[in-house]
This record gives sequence, C-alpha cells and structure tokens, in this order.
Amino acid sequence: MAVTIRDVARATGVHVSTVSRTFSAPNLVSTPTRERVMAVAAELGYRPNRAARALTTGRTHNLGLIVSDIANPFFPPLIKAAQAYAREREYHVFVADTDEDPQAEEELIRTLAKQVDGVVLVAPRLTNQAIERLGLELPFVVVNRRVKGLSAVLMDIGHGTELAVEHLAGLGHRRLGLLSGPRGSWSSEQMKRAAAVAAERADLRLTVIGPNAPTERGGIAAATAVRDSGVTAVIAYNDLVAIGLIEGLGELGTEVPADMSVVGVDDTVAGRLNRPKLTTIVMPTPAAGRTAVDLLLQAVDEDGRTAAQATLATDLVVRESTAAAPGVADTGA
Amino acid sequence: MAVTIRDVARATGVHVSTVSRTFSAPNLVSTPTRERVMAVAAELGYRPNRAARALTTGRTHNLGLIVSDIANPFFPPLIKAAQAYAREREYHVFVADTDEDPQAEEELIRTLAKQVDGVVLVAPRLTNQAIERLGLELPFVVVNRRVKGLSAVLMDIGHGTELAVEHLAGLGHRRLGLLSGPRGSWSSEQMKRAAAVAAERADLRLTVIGPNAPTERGGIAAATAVRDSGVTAVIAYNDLVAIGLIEGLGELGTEVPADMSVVGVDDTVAGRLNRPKLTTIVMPTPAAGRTAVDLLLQAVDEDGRTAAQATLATDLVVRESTAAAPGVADTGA
DNA sequence: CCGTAACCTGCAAACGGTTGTAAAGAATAC
DNA sequence: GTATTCTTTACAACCGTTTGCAGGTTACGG
Repeated sequence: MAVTIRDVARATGVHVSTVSRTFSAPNLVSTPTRERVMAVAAELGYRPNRAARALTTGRTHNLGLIVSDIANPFFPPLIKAAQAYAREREYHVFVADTDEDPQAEEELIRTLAKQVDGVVLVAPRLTNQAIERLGLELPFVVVNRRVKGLSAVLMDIGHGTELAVEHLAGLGHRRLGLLSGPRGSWSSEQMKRAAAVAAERADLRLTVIGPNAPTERGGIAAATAVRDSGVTAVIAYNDLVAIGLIEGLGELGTEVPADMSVVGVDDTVAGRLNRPKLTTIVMPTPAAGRTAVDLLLQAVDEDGRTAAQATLATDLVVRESTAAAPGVADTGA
Repeated sequence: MAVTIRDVARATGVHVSTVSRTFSAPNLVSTPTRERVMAVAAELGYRPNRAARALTTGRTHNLGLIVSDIANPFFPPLIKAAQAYAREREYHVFVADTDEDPQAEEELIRTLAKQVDGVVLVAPRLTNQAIERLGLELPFVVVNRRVKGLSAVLMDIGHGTELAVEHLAGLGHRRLGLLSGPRGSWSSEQMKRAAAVAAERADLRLTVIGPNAPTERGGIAAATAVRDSGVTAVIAYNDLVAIGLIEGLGELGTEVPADMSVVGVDDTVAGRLNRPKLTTIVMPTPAAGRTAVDLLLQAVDEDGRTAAQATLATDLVVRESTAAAPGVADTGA
C-alpha cells in the first residue's frame, strides 16, 4: 500500500540499508548515491514509518501530555505551546485528560508508556509515591510539583504573590484574605507562604480562607465567608475562583472593586474578558509548556539520569478588580 | 528492557503465538492455557507493544485531531470529549495545532499519516480540493465543513439562528444586524441564510455587517459600524466577537442590553463569565467531538467506503445580553 | 475400531525499518 | 608493487507482534 524503504531501494537499484542510512546517517553514504536516493524517495513520496523505526531504535518520537482537565482555561495555552515546540523538535504529542481521576491517570500512563519516549505531567493528581514509582520506567517531567528524582517546571507563584500583596498594601488595604486552593496543591502552599511573609513585611493582617474548589463555583461558595471575614482585599487561588467570588459578592451586595479588591491567578482569557477585568498574577503557561518539553527531551536523551529544575518568573498585571481600600483616597496611577 | 510476549511465553512454557492469541483471539486458545498465560502476563506486568502490533495489523489505534487554535475557547470542550471517547474505544489521540496555517496543516497531516488510522479535521483551513486529495490516502472526518466523499459532522447553526431571530423579534426588535465571520466560513454562510429566512418571516429588517475576524478584536472593530447601522439587536459570529462588540459599544456609550441586544454563538466559558452574561446559541461541541470520533472509527473499519453525515442540533440560551427593544415594554418572563 | 472433524498449539514468515559486520574497491603509504 | 587503511555498499539479524499453515490430540459417529 504505502511506499516503503524497499520500494525506494528497488527503484534506485541499491540495498535497503543504503536507503535507510541516507535518512538516518547521511554521512555514511556517498554524495551521488545519496542524491539519487533522495530524488527517488521524493518522487515516490516516501515517508519513513515512525512506528517501524521505533521498534528497532526504541525511540518513538512521541510524547505524552497529561492534564487534569483540558477545558480548564489554564491548560490550553500550555498544551498549545508544548505541542508546537515538540513539533519543532520532530515529536508528536498525545494529549490526554484524566478528568481529575488519579486511577485514570495511572492507567493512562501505563497504556501510553510503550508509545512515548516520555510524559509531561501537569498538576498531577497522583501521589508523589506513585509518580516516583512510575518514574523508574519512563522519563517524566512534572509541572508545578516537586517529585524526587524527576525534572520539574515550577512557576514562581511566590514572587507573583508578593507583588500582589505589595500592590494591595500600596492601595491602602490593611486586612488581606487568601482563598487557598484544593488540599495538597503545591502552588497553593507556595502562595500561602509568600503571602504570609509579604503581609508581615507590609504590616498587613492575613486571613487564609479555604480550602476551596479551583472553580468558579468554589469562588461563589466562598463569598459569604469573605464578606464576613472583615478583609478588604482578597487574593484568589486562580482566575476562575476570583470570578466566582466577584459574582458571589455581587449577589451579597458587595461591589468589586469599590467595596472589595480581588486578585486572580493565571491570567486566563476568562479573567481578561470578565467585567470588571481581573487584576491577576500572570502565570507563564506557554513558557511552562515549552520548558517542560525541553527538559523532557533532555531527560530522554540522557536516559533520565539527571533531574533538572526550571523556575519560571511570574508577574502581576493590574486591571480593574483592585482599587483603593474603602475610605482611602485613590493614589491614582 | 520492557517485558515482551517472549518473556511471557518462556515463563509460561508455551509458544509466543499462543501468548499473542491469548490477547488478540482468546477463543482460539483453551481455557486452562489462557488462564495460565494471563496469570503470568499479569505477574510480569506485560503490556502489548502497540507499535509492533501496528506493524503487522496496519492499525495503529491512534487518531489525529487537528484544530486551528487550541487556545480558542471553542475547541477545548471538543478536544476533551473526542479524546475521552477515543479512549473508551481504546484509541489514543494526537492533538495538533496549525496556528491557522494551511501549509502547516498539510505537512502535519502527512507526517501524522503513518502513525494514525484517521484524522479529525476541525474547521480546516485547507481548500476542499486539498482535503479531497488527502482523503484518498487516509480516512478523514471534517467538522463544520462539507467535503465530497468524506464523513462530516455539522452543527445545525441554522436552527439556532432561527431561534435567536425569533427571540429578538419577540422582544420587539424590528431591525437586526448580523456580524458575519471570516470569508469562506461554512457556518457563517449558514447563519446568513437562516437569518435571512427567519427575519423575512418575522418581518424584521436584516443587515449583514462583515466579514469580521473571529476574535474579540474583530468585535471591537465592528462596534462603530453596528452603532451607525440603526439596528437594535445583533447576532455575532461567535462569543468572542460578541464580547468584543459589547466592549466596543460600551466605549461608544451604547449599553448592552439597554440600548442594544447582543447574541453570541458557541456558549463558551468566556460568554458565561462575561458581564452581562451572554445570550448565546449553544453549539454542541462535546457531542461534535464524540460524533467525529465515532464516524472516523466507522470510516476506518470500512476503509472509508461510505461517507456519513451527522447533523447536531443547536439551541438558544437566553441570559442577560438581550432585552426588550428600546421603547418597547419588556414582556417579562 | 477407524475415519473424520474440531480443537489447540507450534512453526515461520511477514510488517518496515536499523545496525553490526563483512566484503569490495579506491586511496594512501612505504 | 604490496600492504594498509578508508570509504562505500551489501548482507542479515533483529525489534515485538500477528497470522496462515500444518501437525498433533481428542472426541464423536458409525
């Protein structure tokens, strides 16, 4: 059916191994032969069969990318970047969605294992232990998590949190709330830690409210607690939670940013389109996707002997959901 | 390295072909043998190597899913559903993003061809001609497009458009605008046609404004034209355009829905989170993803001899961006 | 008790490549 | 002119599975 290396060999009058080498080790074949083979191959429309190649080389040139929920707006930019960068490096990527189910995640990894050279795990739901175990069989890169022996891409949410705290302090807020994320979330922990330090330094009083589901719903549910806590500014676990919170507060008659300032995290489209437009901590998701693939291919090449760590900077973008604390004159911009 | 069929055969004391059949044609092997093999396989942690299997069977059990922009909120729900459904049918899916570039699209399809049993093309940027040509080599399913000889999944945007027109007519609007999409968009054409018919029937005057870029920016850019057109209600090409339009109108001092009603298309998260919440035509994106995979596997099984068409219903969800025409008493709900 | 069919299982050749080794010829050194 | 090395190509085994074919058992009907 499809044209194979053998067809090319026959048409050129050389042995298949010569054709093979023309593509995999061109310097081992003389220039005239190489050119002849290439010409014939092009004419016949020959494309090497990667699956067959994988069988002998042990390299599939495929990658797996596993996320908990493709539809969560945090992921698509990461997926897009990872996929584009992988393609540049001549890799294809399987994208899989675990629906937040750790069991599905493990099963998925297992069936994928034979077909890929490595896997990027974004915000995995599996325990560290389980991941370490799997890491023995296959190169992994985890994003926003630390697992012993594995490469990791971390977004420096701590720094972004500091910026947000300083921004709010500068607007005259004295009491700050933090809507934490799901239990066991690495980034939520980082945020708490950084917020505590920065609040102390800026002489703010910090109240942690949570854990909360990382969704709009989670934000809505937290609205009453936030209003009753006495804070005038809140940093939410992510944009979705922030948006939900704003909606929930609105139903309680508390307006954002007039009565309460709200900061999100991620800088998703959703936050950009929300009214009021969200002040948010920018997560470098496209860079994270690229870096993850980069580290993964590195790990693949050295058979996962070294575990590299990359930390990506975050930033704060001020939009409309934060303003001077009630009773404080706006210092303006 | 990994455990192969041979290891299992050796450990069980049978020939490799028996092990192979245990998994691929269990009824051909006696119950005791089968159970012994299965037990040993389980103990050794054997997993069939799909690439090797693909070599002999010609079935990779992989699918390609090609979209123009993963980050566009229209796609993720479709990708998620397609991927989940494929997994149920024991297929893995490569997701690729063409960045709206037809050349990249074609090259991508070519390199993917040997690795997949078929490809789902969502809103392709290639010409019909090019797709037809590729269709000779590989099973395809196109979503929201009609290509001779290929299976297609179509969303009945026409019906949704009719519903929207009727909804607006019921609110007392007499002059209606339609923000069309990019030139050559199948769904934009469907919308125009349906809107014309429904407007005629409801005795509305219809003005088509466009083409417009399918983005928020495109909506902003159209704001002036919309205000000056004299219409009191607009159906936009998609949610993003609708959101942009609302923003653009706001800057011109035209409030939605008080001064102008706006209807979107797609029902993306973005529209749900927007203020005012968007009245929009619901596109069945998850269903489209599932159906596309379904038709594709069907085409794969019969070697693409038949081309099936599926048309999916759309619906209208009324939220906050539409209201009674200026000067007309709201009939209420 | 034999012939035949049904059922299991083993053998070996694919599938489309890669790669270590060998052989042939050309080039270089002495 | 011969020995040595280098370059180029061919040969063949192998990667992990599947599958047509054939041989060996067992069961069954007559």
